[in-house]
Amino acid sequence: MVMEGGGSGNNSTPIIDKTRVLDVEPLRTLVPVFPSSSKAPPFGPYSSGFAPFYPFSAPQGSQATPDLNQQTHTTPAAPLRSFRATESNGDAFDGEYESYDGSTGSAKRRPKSSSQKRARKIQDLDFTLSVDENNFVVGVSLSERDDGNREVVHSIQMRFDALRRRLSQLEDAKESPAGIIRRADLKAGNILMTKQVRTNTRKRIGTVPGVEIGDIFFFRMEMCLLGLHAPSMAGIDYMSVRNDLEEEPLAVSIVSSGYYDDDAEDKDVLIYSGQGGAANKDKGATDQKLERGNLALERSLRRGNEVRVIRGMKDSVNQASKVYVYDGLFRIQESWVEKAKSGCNIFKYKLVRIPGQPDAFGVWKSIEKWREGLSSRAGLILPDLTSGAESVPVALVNDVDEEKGPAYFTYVSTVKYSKSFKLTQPAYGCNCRNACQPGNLNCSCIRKNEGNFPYTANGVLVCRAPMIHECGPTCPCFPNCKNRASQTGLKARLEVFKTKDRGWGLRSWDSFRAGTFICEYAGEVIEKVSQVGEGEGDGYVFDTSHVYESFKWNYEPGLVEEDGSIEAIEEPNVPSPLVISSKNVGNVARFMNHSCYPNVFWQPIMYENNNESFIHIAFFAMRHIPPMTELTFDYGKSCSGEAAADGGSTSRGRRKCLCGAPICRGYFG
DNA sequence: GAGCTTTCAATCCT
DNA sequence: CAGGATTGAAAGCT
Repeated sequence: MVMEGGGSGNNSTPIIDKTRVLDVEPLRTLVPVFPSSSKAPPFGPYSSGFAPFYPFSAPQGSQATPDLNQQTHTTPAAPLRSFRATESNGDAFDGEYESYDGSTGSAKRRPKSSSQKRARKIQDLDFTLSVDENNFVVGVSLSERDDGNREVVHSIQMRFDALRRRLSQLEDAKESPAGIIRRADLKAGNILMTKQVRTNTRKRIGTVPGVEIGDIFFFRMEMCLLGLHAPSMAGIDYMSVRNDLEEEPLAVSIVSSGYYDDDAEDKDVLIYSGQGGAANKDKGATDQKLERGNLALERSLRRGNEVRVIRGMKDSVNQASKVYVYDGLFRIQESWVEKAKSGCNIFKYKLVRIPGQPDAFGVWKSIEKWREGLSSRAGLILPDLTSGAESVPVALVNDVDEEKGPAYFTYVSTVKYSKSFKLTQPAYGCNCRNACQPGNLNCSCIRKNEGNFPYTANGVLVCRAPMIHECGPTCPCFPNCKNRASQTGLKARLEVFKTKDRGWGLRSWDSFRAGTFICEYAGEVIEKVSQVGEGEGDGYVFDTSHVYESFKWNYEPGLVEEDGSIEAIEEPNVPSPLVISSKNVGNVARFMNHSCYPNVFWQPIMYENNNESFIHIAFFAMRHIPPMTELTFDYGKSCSGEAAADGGSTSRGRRKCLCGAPICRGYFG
């Protein structure tokens, strides 16, 4: 292990970590330089106006720049009333909407004129929230509805969660304790189901296109929408299949989530209980019958068809909720009848995982072991590279080669502003006691966020915004106020690991649901890129003045608010360019690699400290991220011609991108 | 095809 | 905080 101090001259900062490093050539490059946009790197087939997630044509580049000072005075959101999602008339959308043509990148989100002529239809009048037929765009073509692909699956999953978060936000803001939107997951699911924003509707045995082994879900409705497992509650999904002259039911997927007494200890074997009977405890336990799902499983045993297995378990971060992992294809090996404790008969099915599939549940099992003790962790170099600077350890591992660690740096958990750096923002906090309450428009911090509390009750970011305003150290509310989500330090067990071909990277033992705060970008705020010292141009700088690929993350416009025709801007906007160097001083964020199809995005967050407002760059999960998945964000590209002229450095500039995404732009930085 | 039934949800409440 | 009560949505069935 290489522990050697020094090297860096800045002894003024306490040296927390001394992982001295060897020959690490950091992969990221920063700074500069496309002389002109015309020389921008070649774009993939999707790039013209295609946001990787779903076909919204979001404004690109020069976003209307709202004046942040004025923004704090904007009127709060309209008062909220009630909501109901059900859509009575199912007048078909088939044919009414042009399908999205991914190959040209043209996003056609407008209905054809025939439907435009139709009077704007608002569902129930006692709601503020409703479906606006003219502004809602399905965005899923007829063929994509039958058979999905990765993009469509991600798009639908993200749209579902964006809507669910928004509905939760509205629910949180209600004064009445028993809200109208009780189940935001079901409401969001119901809206998208009704609108045919779903895929893989045709039931099938085996793989579901676009859904990959290891994908995770936090609600059963997500799996309904994606066609992975159709029933909203039942554990066994089956379909009728013609066999010779008759039809028989065959199981296509099962969810094992602990409600019954399954045996799910082995990652390759699952003992699954049949449905019915013993479940009905109130009616007195009865024998399970060989019907419905049980019959289908029995027939699938005979037929030997593949059955998808989804394993549900407690979320390690949020013990109250559940996470579902798609564990791939299994085959039913045998079945039997067992006497349950209640004395009645239940069916048991032994499912065996088909070999050769990537680990999914197995990864979770391994992580469980690592939590108990790191001795089982292969390639471990350091148990905690922060040396206690964070409340959770960050492991350093390398199981691909002999390199012993990244180049030396000092670990800090937050961004450091130099004294000379001043923002002209007026600084004032709220006057809330205890914790700021969603819906309380007397809270000035909430008013700064357009009246919306930025986070849901379980701490997930609801929407992106040009700027998020959190409560700061001088706000009188308690430190556990939910409007400080980005200030609580690391919560997940992260690890820095050696990638195969992109230097060091960052990943997590814990899964993230979309919108979860992961970490901020810590480092030293520098005034100009030119201040980056010699040798620092090779990486480790975050620069808000880069041009970032635009993408849509927030909930559907035209779907929730009645006046949803106005699509709120969600692209980040900072009053003046912010450049943070993590070369010498930084946190885990400095290890996050670039991807053209990232799973993490950055969001500027402002809060006050000592009568000054400071901006922090916070990273949030773009979509659900399974454990041990590399975390990546879009580095954007430098567009400054001056930077190119400056020094004429040839060593700087764009870097060849190795992200491997289908929509890879080829270069970044 | 409306209505009923079943169902390894999810959340609230105690 | 575990567990019971409550409210639920989809799809198969009748």
